[in-house]
Amino acid sequence: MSEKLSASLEDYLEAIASIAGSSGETHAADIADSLGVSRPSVTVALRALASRGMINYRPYSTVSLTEDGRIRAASVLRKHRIVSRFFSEILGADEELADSAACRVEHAIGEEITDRLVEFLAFIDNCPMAARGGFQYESENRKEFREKAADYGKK
Amino acid sequence: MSEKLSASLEDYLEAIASIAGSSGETHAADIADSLGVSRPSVTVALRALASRGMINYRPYSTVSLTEDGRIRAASVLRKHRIVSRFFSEILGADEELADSAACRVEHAIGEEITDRLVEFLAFIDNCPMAARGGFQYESENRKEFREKAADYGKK
DNA sequence: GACAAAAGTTAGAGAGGGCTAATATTACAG
DNA sequence: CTGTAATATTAGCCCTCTCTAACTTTTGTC
Repeated sequence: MSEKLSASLEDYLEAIASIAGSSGETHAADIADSLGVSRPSVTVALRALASRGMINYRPYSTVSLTEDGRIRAASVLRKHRIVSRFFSEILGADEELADSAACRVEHAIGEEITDRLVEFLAFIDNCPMAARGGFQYESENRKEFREKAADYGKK
Repeated sequence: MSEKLSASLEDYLEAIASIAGSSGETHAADIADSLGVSRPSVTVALRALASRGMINYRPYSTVSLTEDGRIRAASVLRKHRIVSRFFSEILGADEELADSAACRVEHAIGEEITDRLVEFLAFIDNCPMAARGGFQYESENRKEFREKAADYGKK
């Protein structure tokens, strides 16, 4: 269905979408800065993305997403947001940790798992016991659950 | 703290641990079969794992995990189990899908996220509304949550 | 104990992703 | 309208991971 893209290329696509924002145009240098990568690496990635129909690209020119590129970037960004949110809001992880883990997990899960996670997040917001404060903040509970957790084979 | 291993090398370690089981010894051919990879690829990987102190390895001989290797393999296997379980039991994904996604996610999350997920799983087992049947099977609820889910920006 | 079959390794190549240094292009200031 | 600074690309190298084909070592059977 949708083109196969490596995690690396998805990261580039994601960066392009984030930078482009409303203007729609991106400079290679911004992509390099945003990803902490050298400019030559960006050039190579742009060629790869262009060959897969994800971006409009011509040498020495600005970059913009194609319709396919927009769709794919939106998919990756959505996965990122959902997963990061799950890690921080539900599991109670530090935002920075949640975000960095989401950066990797976003390439590892498909649409179905993401859809289900979205539904679960909506559900949990309505679950009086499980919502924030339920799991995260009631230390009495947490101690109890930490004991139960042994079943799952900690380290 | 623990050696940096690529996702690929973690997969090899995981396979070795799974195959070795109690006997502790593994043959390269079994690793190749288990991972669906060629034998030469296994040789290369074994050298890399040996150089990182994860396995005991000498050419033309069987392979076993070192203490470090056992620890690391257990960590990866634990992440796999937890994540797969979350995907299938909580999110309600098909076991096969859950497992294949877990194969990738296991390399993308650290110990802290995993610990928190373990606790959450234990917690959810005790949450009358959220436990199985709560989220997965009550279609009335699901419809409602699916509507709420729009907030999270579906596709 | 020799000799095939099985198991493992080496050799060589290619894809993918990254880097620095050098080169080319574009853009803007004078 | 020309030249320099900023930007982008090419060239060449490295590393990881994979493969097939060819070679070596081990194993086990007669």
